[in-house]
Amino acid sequence: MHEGIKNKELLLANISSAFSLTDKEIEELISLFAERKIKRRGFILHQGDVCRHFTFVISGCLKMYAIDPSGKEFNLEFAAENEWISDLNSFYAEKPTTVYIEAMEPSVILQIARPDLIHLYSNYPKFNSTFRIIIERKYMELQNRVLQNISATAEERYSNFLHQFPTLASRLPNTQIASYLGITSEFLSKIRKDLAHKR
Amino acid sequence: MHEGIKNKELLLANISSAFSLTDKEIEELISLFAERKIKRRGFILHQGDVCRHFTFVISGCLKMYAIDPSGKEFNLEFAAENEWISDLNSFYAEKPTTVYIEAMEPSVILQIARPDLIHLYSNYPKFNSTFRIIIERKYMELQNRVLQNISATAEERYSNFLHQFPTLASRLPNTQIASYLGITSEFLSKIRKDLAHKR
DNA sequence: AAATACCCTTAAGATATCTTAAGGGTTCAG
DNA sequence: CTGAACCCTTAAGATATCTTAAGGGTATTT
Repeated sequence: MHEGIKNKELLLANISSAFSLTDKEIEELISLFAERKIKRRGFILHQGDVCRHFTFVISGCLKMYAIDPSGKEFNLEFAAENEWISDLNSFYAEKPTTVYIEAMEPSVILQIARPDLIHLYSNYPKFNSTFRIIIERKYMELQNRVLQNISATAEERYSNFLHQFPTLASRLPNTQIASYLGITSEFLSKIRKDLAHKR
Repeated sequence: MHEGIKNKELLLANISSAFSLTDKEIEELISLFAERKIKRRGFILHQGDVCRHFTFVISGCLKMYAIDPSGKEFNLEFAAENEWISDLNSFYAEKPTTVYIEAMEPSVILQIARPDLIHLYSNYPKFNSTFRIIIERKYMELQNRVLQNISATAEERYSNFLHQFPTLASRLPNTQIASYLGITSEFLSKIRKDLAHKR
């Protein structure tokens, strides 16, 4: 399909930003990713399931979140176009996940299943580095977020979010951003008013 | 040296918990790690330096922290015996770090330099998975910590810390634990009193 | 096009957490 | 051995953040 090929080029561009790949590697990589369209509010991972895929977002936006005993949702991660998302713990250990991954917009994704990724790792060693680097980037992002959480006020965290994810900031409902920042949406509303007055 | 060999066995045990290694891999791995003793308050990484080593802790305990403009320290990570520590961002990008890594106790560590690790990656592909898994574990730990930070009260976070790191909890000054949890040491003191009364 | 669910804002009162200050205990360095 | 530095605790007042409640706007579904 014409569109399907274009989508896989996005994947290639993402992966080969750090590594150049041979034709054979490209062919194999592309053949192992399957495209899926997800409706708004559709789930690609549900608490209790085993996370069986590593997911790359072509378009749209997904969120990964946990639900506490009282039913509140806490957003752990957003993934929009050109980003990766997966519950690594469940994926590698093949054990039931404690989180949800849900589409916030109609989305198109590319997924690779665990056995196929392992096949890539063993037959094309370069992909070990590729995926190691993807995870390292996400690790640094998380570490930075932890630092924010323990050192910055809610207003500072929100300002940083606006700078770091300007596109997300204008696409997502503030309720979702509040959940990501660890504050209530009412308090975010107050922060936004305060910031507006500072101009 | 007798003790040096024993220390490298700890490293081997840590790495081969997920993978079995050949004699050749073991020999090469061991030859590339160098042992260092660090005094209490000694630094192995200072803001502005490039992080040139991946570090495994044999004994003692290190902390990684950032300092904000007002001079306050925020603990990002502790690493005691049998744990890994490094500023991945500085290490892989070879750019100056924004953090410090300092020994809180007299410590013995094993370090591998970046070129040697890259040599391992290219000549013994298995080590790609090995180190990918080390990072994945740390990633999940961070993700769990973010969830705590955005969803739990300070008292809950402290209780969790006690359960998750019982050894650290009794070894570290509470000021250091407070900084890790993102609260003041005075407030931690109050939390400890409240918890004691709940018994 | 109506009905429903979702979203944003405001504000008042409640709670969690910080700041400052002070005192006493313990460890470390000279 | 001794002063200095660090650590822990307590408490009072200040500030940040949450909870609840309510109203009006916007998007989604029927």
